[in-house]
Amino acid sequence: MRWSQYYLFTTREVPADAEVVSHQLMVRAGMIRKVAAGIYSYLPFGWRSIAKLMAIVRRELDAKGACELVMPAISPAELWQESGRWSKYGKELLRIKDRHGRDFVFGPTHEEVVTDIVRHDVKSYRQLPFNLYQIQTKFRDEIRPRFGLMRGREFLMKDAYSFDADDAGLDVAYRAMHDAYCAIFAACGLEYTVVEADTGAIGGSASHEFMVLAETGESEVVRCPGCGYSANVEKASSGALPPPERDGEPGPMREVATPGMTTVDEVAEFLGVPTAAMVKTLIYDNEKEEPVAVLVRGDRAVNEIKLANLLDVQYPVLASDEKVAALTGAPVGFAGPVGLPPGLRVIADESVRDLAGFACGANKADAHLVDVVWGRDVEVGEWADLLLARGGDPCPSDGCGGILEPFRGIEVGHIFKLGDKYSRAMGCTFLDENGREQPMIMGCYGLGIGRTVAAAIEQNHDDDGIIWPLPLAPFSVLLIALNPQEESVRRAADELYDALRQHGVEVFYDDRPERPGVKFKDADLIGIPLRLVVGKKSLAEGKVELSRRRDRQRQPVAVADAVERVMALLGD
RNA sequence: CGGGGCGUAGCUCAGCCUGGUAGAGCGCACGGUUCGGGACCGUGAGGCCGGAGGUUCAAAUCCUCUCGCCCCGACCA
Repeated sequence: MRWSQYYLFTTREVPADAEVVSHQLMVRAGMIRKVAAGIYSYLPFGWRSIAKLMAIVRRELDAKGACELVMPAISPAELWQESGRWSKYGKELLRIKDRHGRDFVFGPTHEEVVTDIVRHDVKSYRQLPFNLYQIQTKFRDEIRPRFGLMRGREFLMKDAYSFDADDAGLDVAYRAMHDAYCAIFAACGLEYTVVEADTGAIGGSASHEFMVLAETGESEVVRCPGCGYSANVEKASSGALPPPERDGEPGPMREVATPGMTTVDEVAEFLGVPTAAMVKTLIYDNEKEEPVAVLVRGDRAVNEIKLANLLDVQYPVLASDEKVAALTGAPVGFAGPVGLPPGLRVIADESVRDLAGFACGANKADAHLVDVVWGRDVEVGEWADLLLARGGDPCPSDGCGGILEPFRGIEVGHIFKLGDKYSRAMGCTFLDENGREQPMIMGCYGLGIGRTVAAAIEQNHDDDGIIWPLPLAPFSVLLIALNPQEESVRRAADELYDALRQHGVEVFYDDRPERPGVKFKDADLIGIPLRLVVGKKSLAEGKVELSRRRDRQRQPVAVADAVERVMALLGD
């Protein structure tokens, strides 16, 4: 491809709305253009990279026997009502009406549609198993789209769905997709890790995320260097937290005046105890209006996703000031486990179990209790893991003894064991060998296409621009005619261009009448792995210059040997 | 959803406080000199100052309302 004929326009200015480096570089390198918040056009240069990734994805999924299809982006509300997600998915689900006023959704994922297809076709265990996948534009109406392709509202996703007769079959399918993902991310030259994850709105039993390690990642992950346990903090557990040391045995429970002190920090400082020796009592409400009191150690936070899963609700939220006052009899800031109304469900996180003689609110304005002891002063009927894990916590694995380390990652893939959640709700069943009707056992497997390309840039760039890993590079070789107005340069470059193409090399030919400085800067910015420069001076000695974007090692090469040398480097 | 910021030339921004002829750099066009790391000189094109109301003799500038974009928060008892 000749640059002079190609649609690629780079820019020197950093776009004002681009926060992270991958977004900045994708805009500057003419790969994407924003159309609206979280909605982008893929320009030709960017699309080539996307296409490269899609080809890798297809290759690896096909190798596992998965079958590609394409489902509509728009699907009718009925399917979503059938699965229950019409009411459960929330505001991220973009709902639209057609001219007749009928409800549709712009699909954020396709469990309903694929299940609908399969239930029409498949009736017998003899037809199972199989795996259907597509690469398609999705829409999720994110609260806050950001970081370019990293968190768009409209985005390209590969989604696959496996159908099996039983759990054992699902395990095999799940493993196959896990392995395919590893192959895909490895082929992209990405440094990634697999972590345990929450299943979120998709639902199901088990789930893993594929994380590309990056400072700018939006996901927080903890990992144990000892046993390798790793999990998204949305899901992660911690081992038992060591309780803070205290002097002597707690005395009898007593009330202390704490005028105007509504935060743990204020009270802890006033009492002269560590925040870890306090119990925080949070009143959570939810869409069912069934408030609960959650007890967590004073220095820690509640994992609201764990809470939502435990309560089987969608939106746990801190209760309004009025509700807190009505339930605890005190203004916000003075709630505690002692003396809560009997009708209020109280759930204690494991982090407070080992506290002896802790401090907490007195359910009374301007007062806290100290030296509270479980069993003696107050009983808790319900214990659960509701802790938001963080780096420095003990590893939850039995007998491991390691300390969790925190890191950040970009979630590029997410695989789920769905089980029969959708097949049961939607009547996607088959007859087993005994003639009994059974719901199919499903898995689903998502992979963010644009996000993976963005992640690759996030991991592969320098101050001057992108450094494409070869498998994702829009082109393999950038051929630069440094002084195309020189007849000899132009002719030599043209010949190299033809020769490289004849050898099947994807070559991008900078034949523009630009100054050398501009061409070099652009070359660095767009980051094509191999650079072949034809310049007047070296050509006079029968040489061209070959270099790699990554290490910038330049080497003069005889014109006659250039193609061969390029082929050799591409083969590495 | 809450808080904050920003909408002025294709891009990055100044001008607004203190109302009075619309600006810079980059980019673009033309001419000349340059030509291996984003050249230089000259000439030029390009803007309903996001939109709608209002105040005023006069509004990019002050007021109100809207729309768009961006950032932060939604970790709290």
